[in-house]
Amino acid sequence: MTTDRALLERIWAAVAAIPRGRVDSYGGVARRAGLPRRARLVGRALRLAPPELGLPWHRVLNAAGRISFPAGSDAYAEQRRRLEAEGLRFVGERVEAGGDDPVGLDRALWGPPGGLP
DNA sequence: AGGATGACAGTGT
DNA sequence: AACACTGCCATCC
Repeated sequence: MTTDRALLERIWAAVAAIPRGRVDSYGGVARRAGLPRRARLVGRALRLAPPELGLPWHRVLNAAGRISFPAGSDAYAEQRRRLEAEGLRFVGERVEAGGDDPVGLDRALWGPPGGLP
């Protein structure tokens, strides 16, 4: 079964909802899209996302709060550049979103699981 | 056909 | 903190 378009669109919407200057994890996006445990699908969705959508794809990091491209790759550099342009700072390879919580968002913004607008 | 892979995560040790 | 193992599932080889 080729990936259901509706699922991709829900993921794209969840990504589009990440506010400027904030970040979220693949797992977090998946949960907010109503697809717990489908982090991998988020990666696929981003890979398949049409550029015309203008998604803030750079705001999606892995669970460790780090960019999921090989450090040194063009993609890595581009993502990091965009994040820094939004005021985010890096500590080594890890982005720091102010406070302890590297990947701040999640609950603070969307509340407990199941809460899709 | 079947194993490996991948823009990942969660739990256990 | 680091590694191992499992869940996930369309694609790739």
